[in-house]
Amino acid sequence: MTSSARAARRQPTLATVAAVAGVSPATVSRVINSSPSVNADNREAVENAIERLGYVPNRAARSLVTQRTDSIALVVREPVGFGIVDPYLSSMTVAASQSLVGSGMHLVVMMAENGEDQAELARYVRAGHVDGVMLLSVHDDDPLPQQLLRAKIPTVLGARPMTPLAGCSYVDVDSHGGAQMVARRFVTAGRTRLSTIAGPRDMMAGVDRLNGFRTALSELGEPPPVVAYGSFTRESGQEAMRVLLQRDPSLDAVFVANDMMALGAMSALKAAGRRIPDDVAVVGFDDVEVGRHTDPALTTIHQPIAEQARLLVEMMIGQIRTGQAAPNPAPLPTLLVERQSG
Amino acid sequence: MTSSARAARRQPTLATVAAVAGVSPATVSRVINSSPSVNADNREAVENAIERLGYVPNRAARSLVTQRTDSIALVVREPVGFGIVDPYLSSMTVAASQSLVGSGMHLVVMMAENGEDQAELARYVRAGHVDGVMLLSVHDDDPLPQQLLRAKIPTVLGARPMTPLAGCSYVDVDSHGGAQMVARRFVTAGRTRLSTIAGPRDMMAGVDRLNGFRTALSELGEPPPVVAYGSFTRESGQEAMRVLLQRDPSLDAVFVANDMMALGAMSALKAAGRRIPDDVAVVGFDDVEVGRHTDPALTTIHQPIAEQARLLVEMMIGQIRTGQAAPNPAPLPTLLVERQSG
DNA sequence: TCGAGCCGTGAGAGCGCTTTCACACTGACT
DNA sequence: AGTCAGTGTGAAAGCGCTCTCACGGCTCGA
Repeated sequence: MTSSARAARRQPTLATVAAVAGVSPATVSRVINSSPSVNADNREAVENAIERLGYVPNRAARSLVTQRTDSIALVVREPVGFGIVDPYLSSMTVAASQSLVGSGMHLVVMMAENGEDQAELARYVRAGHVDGVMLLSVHDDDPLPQQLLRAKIPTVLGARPMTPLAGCSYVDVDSHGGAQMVARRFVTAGRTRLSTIAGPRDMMAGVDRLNGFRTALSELGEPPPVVAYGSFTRESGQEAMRVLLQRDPSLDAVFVANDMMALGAMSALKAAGRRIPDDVAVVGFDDVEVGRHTDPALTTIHQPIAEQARLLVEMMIGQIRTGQAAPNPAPLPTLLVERQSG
Repeated sequence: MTSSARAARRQPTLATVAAVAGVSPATVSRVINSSPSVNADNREAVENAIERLGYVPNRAARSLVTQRTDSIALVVREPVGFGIVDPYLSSMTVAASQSLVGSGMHLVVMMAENGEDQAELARYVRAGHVDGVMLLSVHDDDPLPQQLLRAKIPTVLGARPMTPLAGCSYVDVDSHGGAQMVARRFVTAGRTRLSTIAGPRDMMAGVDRLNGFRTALSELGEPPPVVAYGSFTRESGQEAMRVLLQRDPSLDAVFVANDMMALGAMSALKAAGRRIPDDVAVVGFDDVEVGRHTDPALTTIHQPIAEQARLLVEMMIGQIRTGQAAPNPAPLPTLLVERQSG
């Protein structure tokens, strides 16, 4: 910015307000921070002056002394370009942003793909730009949570971490319950050759859903499912489905660990000439909008995203205010959404 | 935050580095800002000290004096909950965030629904939290661009504004060309009863696509289409399609101003017993991911989102640096993506 | 009547950084 | 030798805010 542009843009300061209102800067500050100990007359004078001047407190100056920024980071730890485009993650982003409305806090959205991005991110956070970090989509080998914790930066996770982290809260979803509903549905429908496309082995959302499915099947006295792994992208689901079909051409049901992979699986099934759900039943996980428009519409496990985001934000703010990690809430319940695919 | 937690988290300051390196704070500052006039020995000493201490400059302090924050806001001016969930907007968000990588700038994502949110936003921006604002999805009655301009805050728009705004750059897309391709396709395919679901009358993306379609048809010597309006949501598309069918039960083609509305239109058509594309051809606009998975797959006009975002960011940064509004680039070309719906 | 206590207020220090200014100190030219 | 740029450096002044501290004025109980 040129200096002239900067000068032209300069805002009235607290001192200006003080002068106009005929009080000291300290009093203006008290009014701004709604301290109770201000005479009513002065308070009104200050409020009028603020109104007249269109005064807005400079956040940098305030942050400098309070050590707070009133903004929190939402970090999506996924390949850039996958990140927010994944409907589940983008929904979480919106929901988090909504939950923040009215709290006076703001949301800085960051995508960290590789080590470089993460280093950049760590620098950003440590530079005091945010009061806390909400981490979505954490992998097991991810050094970021550890780093943040070591730096004593309030951190909450969008899912249960695979390796327990002391002092790091998280919001968990009842994957086991969801997987169990799917298993029961398949068995009840008379499906016998079950298979599953699992998520990455280094993410709890992947592991939990697979384990839940396996456990549920064994509890029902069913043989274990054929398993292939994907990375939560549509393409990986498509590829995994091809692998499954090759391994067991007679499979008649597949539980897919998220909806995007389910889309890929469906197109692979169609390409292989299988009818859905007649030949093969498909059930996803997440319940993203797209699933309603596919052919056939996707049966899936619903996650309470809004609630998840609300809790995440609540825990984050609590942790910032108290300096203590909030206790982890009970896993949020999941729901089977019955549509046409399985 | 408790004071103990704050103290525990306190980072080394520039003064600490200076002491360790045995130079003055001014020199450390020069090294950080890579000023050329620092002796090589001192520079190395400072760099070592920074490394050893894990020093990170405090941004608030820096902002306070430089009047810059190195972060920019991306404002989505839509009902919260529609916002980023609309795949086009979420893609733009990702793309913008990607374009920003390596520039040293950061992205603050904000959703402004109502006047209150906007006031909040204006306050945020004026409080000096961001160096500039990128506005997506601007309506004509929107006071925000004017306000930002008046406050001399660098602003760029994600689309051409309906009312020209001096000093406000924007990235435009060749809607007319896109609409023309659709018109030609319908006519070539022998469709005769054309209709269109337009976007809001107060958004350029709505008006442009409608005008483009109308103009193209009249240039081809065709009668004008039946028109219904929607608000770019799936539901509004569904409703608009019902209206169109009522107004002209014999229509055999519909151009829908965005893909989400096209999804709604398709479900309304199916509900009315129409086959797509046999009875009615459907063509959308945007080319969002979902369109590939619908039944039938959606024929649509592709927008170069990544390029749009790249330009937007480039113009934004240019404007911040120079203090001058960048010249508007030529409208970006659109592309017809032929799939099954029309 | 007087000191104790309270309340509202202002002075002023300081948050961590950038940047101007003045001061050596060099080497090159009169 | 004596001036003159040029170069690297440090002292110090803020940026706009918060917050501690001290102080004047008040009420109230003794």
